[in-house]
Amino acid sequence: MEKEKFYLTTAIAYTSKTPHIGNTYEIVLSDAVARYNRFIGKDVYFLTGTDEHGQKIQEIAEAAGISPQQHVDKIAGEIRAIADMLNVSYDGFIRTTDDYHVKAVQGIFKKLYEQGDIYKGEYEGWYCTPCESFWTKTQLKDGCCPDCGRPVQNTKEEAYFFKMSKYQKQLEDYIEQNPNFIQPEARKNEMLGNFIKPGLQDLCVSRTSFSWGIPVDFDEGHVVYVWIDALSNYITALGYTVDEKGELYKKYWPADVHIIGKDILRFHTIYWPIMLMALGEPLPKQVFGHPWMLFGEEKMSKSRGNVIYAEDLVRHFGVDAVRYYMLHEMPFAADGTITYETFIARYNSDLANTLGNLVTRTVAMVNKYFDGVIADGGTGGDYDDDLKTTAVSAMAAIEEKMSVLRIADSLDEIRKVINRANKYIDETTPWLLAKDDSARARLGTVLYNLIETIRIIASLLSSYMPETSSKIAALIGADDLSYESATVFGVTKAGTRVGEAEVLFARIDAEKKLAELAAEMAEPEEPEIVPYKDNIEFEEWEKLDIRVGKVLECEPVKKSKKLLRFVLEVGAERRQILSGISQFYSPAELIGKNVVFIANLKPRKMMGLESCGMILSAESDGRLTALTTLGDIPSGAEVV
RNA sequence: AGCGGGGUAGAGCAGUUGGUAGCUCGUAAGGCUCAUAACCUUGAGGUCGGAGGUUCAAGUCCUCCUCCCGCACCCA
Repeated sequence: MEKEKFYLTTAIAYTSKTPHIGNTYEIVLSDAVARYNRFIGKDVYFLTGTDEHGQKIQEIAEAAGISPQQHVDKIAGEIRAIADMLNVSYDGFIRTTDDYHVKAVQGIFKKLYEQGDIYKGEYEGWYCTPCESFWTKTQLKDGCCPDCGRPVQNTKEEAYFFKMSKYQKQLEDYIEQNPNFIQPEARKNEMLGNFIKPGLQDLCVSRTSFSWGIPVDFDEGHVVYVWIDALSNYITALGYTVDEKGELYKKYWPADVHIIGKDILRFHTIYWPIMLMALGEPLPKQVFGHPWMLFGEEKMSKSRGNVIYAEDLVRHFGVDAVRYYMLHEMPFAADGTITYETFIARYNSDLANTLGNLVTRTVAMVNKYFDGVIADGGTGGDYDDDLKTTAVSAMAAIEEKMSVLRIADSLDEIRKVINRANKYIDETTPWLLAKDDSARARLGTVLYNLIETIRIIASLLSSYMPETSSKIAALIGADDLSYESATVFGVTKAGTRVGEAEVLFARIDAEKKLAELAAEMAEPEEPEIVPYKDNIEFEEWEKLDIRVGKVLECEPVKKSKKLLRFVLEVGAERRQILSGISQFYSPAELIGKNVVFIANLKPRKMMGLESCGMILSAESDGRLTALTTLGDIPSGAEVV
């Protein structure tokens, strides 16, 4: 019988900078799913790769004085090395700069253009200068800017557009008829409610403002929008082109699941399906938007000193400990956290104490009591049945959890078996049996049962902690870790030799290790600053009108995450300015303070309120500090 | 009233179609010694965000309030 196929993908990693552990989570999660599906007998194709085009990459490379290609070669290499280090069992690794991908994307773009799904527009930008925004004709209110009501200017810029709206109904139907298409459930509502139902806008799918991308081959100067480029990877990697669908494509498409971060769900559940509908290809069965891994309460960032890299974790704790933490500690839908403290706590309790110690103590006893030879399991006794049932039935429970991507729960099912085995040792007290010659056969069976249970554990663990799984197998002389063997008790043959008792996961002295880590992190990082801008003339500087204002009122803008609304005293004037610093200040601490602001910046509306000027802040890696004057000075004073 | 998801033991989380709460870690006491001061048992600890309501019976349904989070418009 032919094996059922299973195609899964991760998002391709953006090659702007070295990924941290949060970015790495996705590929480990996916790997567990891939390995698991292979384990249960499916024909799996697991794709990952790197996303290497875009303006940001071009800018970073330029700042570093190297070519974009040199930059992405370096980062893509790092990303692949991380995947390899973590034992990720990908079948394909695609880079969007790969030749075949570039050609295939050009073909896709051209086909969509020729069949009219993509059309060349003059970016009929109706531009509102005060608001600095483009509007489409339909968005205008009485021919004026819908935000501020001022007249708009018709600006033209050539660009290609994708007729999203054409497929809106079809997409909506698909989502509703396939309730599991978007996972977790809550995300589905977001997509439907925020984007699809209000009406899809045509998507601008080409750029002319930078060159690091896939050229539109029939129109020089245009580059394919990065998302069209990136999303296509899922099919181009399988050899899809518009002219010839490759063998892999015929076999594996549509994807069984795209595993991606929750932030890019919109691209995968709207743009991507619509692209496929336009190409006449089937849609993926499921898109799973996983949560984020945070450091404590915060997002990881270099300047906060809370970035954790996979490499460091692996160096200190080992690959499988890292995999275990990621797979077990991340909730299904909500963001999870990692800190060194929680990592070590988990490591000690689950891996060192429970799993590692079980294996060690069992093997030690086989060595001690039977010179390393496993006896036969024929002398039954109390507690045997419960142990066997627990071990043999775990697989079914895991299958249930894994079928809905509940990885953490699956690991808990394995833990149940491990706990049961530890308890069995206590119940059967092998050390007492060892003192009683007449109990020798029973002792042999007790140890046999333990070895069998451990063999099943090793089998069950193979999807999640492959290295540990094979280590255990080698230790107990097991050569069959198959799916089938995981549900059968009595596979090990009497007479099999075990190895020397070995510590799988050495217990970690938390205090000592944390001190070690702290010392390591204290090493100064070379400060990186944003590159300087080009010089300007004195007259240009003179155009700016920068003033001091005193904060009279300050309050959060309702519903806004970032904005604070200020009323400044500027001489006799009262001026309202919005500033996006609410994450860094509570309003009370700013009232009465002097701030520095640009007075002659054109007013602009945000969140329904008008902002007349701009309060100056200094920024470092996303953190803002408002500027003020060292000494007190009357408001309205000019900054010169 | 933009859409949606949540507030359950010190911490992190489960709780199906309503019948007075579970898991993991931590913690206390006891047991054991094969083992990595590991393992096993037992216990303490919750008025299930607040207030009403439906019901013989409500974390579990309804209403209102409150707080948190995600998504969308928003860091000039």
